[in-house]
Amino acid sequence: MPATSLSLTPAMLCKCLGDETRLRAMLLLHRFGELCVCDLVSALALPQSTVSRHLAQLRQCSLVSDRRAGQWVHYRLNPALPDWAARVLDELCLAAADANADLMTRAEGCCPVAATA
Amino acid sequence: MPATSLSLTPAMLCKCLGDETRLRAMLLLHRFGELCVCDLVSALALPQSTVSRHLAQLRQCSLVSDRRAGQWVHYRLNPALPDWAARVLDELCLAAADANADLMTRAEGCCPVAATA
DNA sequence: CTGATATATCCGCTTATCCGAATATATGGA
DNA sequence: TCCATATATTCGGATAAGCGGATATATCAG
Repeated sequence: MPATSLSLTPAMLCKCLGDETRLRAMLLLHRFGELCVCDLVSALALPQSTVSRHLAQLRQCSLVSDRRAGQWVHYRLNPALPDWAARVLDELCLAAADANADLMTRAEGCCPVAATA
Repeated sequence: MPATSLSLTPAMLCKCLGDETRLRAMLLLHRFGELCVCDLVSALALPQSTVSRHLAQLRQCSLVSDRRAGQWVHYRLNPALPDWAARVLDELCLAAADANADLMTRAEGCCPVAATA
């Protein structure tokens, strides 16, 4: 069984999104649907260990889900997110879109596109 | 002129709400509309200086507005909040309501109710 | 002016958090 | 098996953030 029980609270969500890197990662996943770690590394322009660490936190809060495809691990917003959380993310991502337009231009393309599970 | 220009970004909002005390304060204000500092102090069960410091941060992000009435300063959610931010707060407060039911029972009543400005 | 109450700010301290190089683990191919 | 690539985790150090007592400011009453 997974260690992450699906009990996401508003406080947990806010704390996770309180870090700008994690917020940006969520933005990217919201925009592109699914990205592998190397995509996120290049889009965020941060060391791999930093990105991976933040992804681990997002995983721990069950904000994202991961799927391994060969060497690559693809992340996406957790499809089992509570409705309220999904709505909050929608609002935030929409509002943040223009302020992060540059971020969106440098994602996707590092690894072979895999069919959705 | 006020030091706080009304340019609230999703990152700023998330960072503010990332602290649990500030999130709770916002919960209380969302629920009760307007509260003075002493109400918040008693509801949050924290030292006055702590509460005041957090309120200052919320003010700086223009998440709340304050109104002095004699000795008391009444805080409320900033009515000029961008729509997206108001919607995010609505979602969060609704979702957090039951988990913070106890919090809601110990607010209001410390200072004379003043007519809305 | 003096004292009481309410709130804001200051300050040193403690703790949480983030960082990124180094290292460990997992996978695929030769 | 050995190597290359992708990702995760560890670890020590730097920084930010929160804490709350003490103090400053503001308002009101006498």
